[in-house]
Amino acid sequence: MIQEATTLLKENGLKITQNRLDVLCVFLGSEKAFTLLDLEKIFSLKHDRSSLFRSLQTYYEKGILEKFCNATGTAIYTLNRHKPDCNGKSHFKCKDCETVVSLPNLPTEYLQLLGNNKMETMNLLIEGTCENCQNKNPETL
Amino acid sequence: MIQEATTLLKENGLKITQNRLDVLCVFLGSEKAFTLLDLEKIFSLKHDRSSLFRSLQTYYEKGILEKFCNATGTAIYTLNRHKPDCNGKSHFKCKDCETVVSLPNLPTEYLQLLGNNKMETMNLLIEGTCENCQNKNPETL
DNA sequence: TTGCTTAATGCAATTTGGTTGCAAATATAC
DNA sequence: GTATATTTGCAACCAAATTGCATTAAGCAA
Ligand SMILES: [Mn+2]
Ligand SMILES: [Mn+2]
Ligand SMILES: [Zn+2]
Ligand SMILES: [Zn+2]
Repeated sequence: MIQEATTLLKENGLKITQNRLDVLCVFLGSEKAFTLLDLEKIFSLKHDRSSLFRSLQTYYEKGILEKFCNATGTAIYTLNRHKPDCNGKSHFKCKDCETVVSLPNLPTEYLQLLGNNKMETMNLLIEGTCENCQNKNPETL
Repeated sequence: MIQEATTLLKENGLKITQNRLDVLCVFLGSEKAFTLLDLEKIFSLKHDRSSLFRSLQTYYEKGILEKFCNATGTAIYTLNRHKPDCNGKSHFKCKDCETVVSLPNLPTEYLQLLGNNKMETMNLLIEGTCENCQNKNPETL
């Protein structure tokens, strides 16, 4: 996985640093979403918050990570798994296990409801409980 | 319009105060979205930020206003124009004039893509340029 | 391999948006 | 009008994001 991270960094013309490798491996090894605070906890001793922040920022700018806001307005990041033809960012995020799945484009019939309003960005976040977590917590909670 | 505001307050069992009337009238008189900061600017001398905040909060709890986050994670509010049967919050917001229009439910065929993942909340924000603003700024920008 | 140059990092400080405790002011019911 | 409960202003606080700057480290060239 560190190999994969190294390659990605090279492909994007980024210097290979411990911070960047560490951060990227978190994402490469998981389907989950992470906030800056999550990373701070993971790397509390090893890396400073500002450096983690700057790595997230860099990855976002390079399109390696996606960034969006949860219901409370906190930025959350996930590996960008969207197809290049994607017309925006659509995700389902499990409130329990934090797993994020990318969803396909909104149907064009729906977008036609915009009429002559021109779409530039679009962001859809559906939150709920994933199949796994529903089975884990049968009736409880 | 102050009449309309007064009625809304009464209907919701809220005391009629200058702050609440002022805030509500901002929304009743506009199709736009406003942040707390927007209101602070409008009422800089007349009302305190914390009171504006609490009014927004109250209106949101009563379902009079909608609250969602823009791309940068800042909370924005608009008059709630969604139908009661709405399965989530979908909006188009013009980046230029800030006008917000509510969009209908996502089509059920699309939601079926979630499979057994259970939706609890959903939030769609499409940003772009409204028809009006496109015509105002023909080729410029 | 060794320096040189530039970019990345750590640390501390700052900004921004959101939120709260509390005393004073105000709205409503009596 | 007065009593009571609510709302407000102010100041303080909090969380997340962001920045300036001196130090350190990565990559390249000698
Ligand atoms: Mn998290
Ligand atoms: Mn605004
Ligand atoms: Zn889950
Ligand atoms: Zn517009």
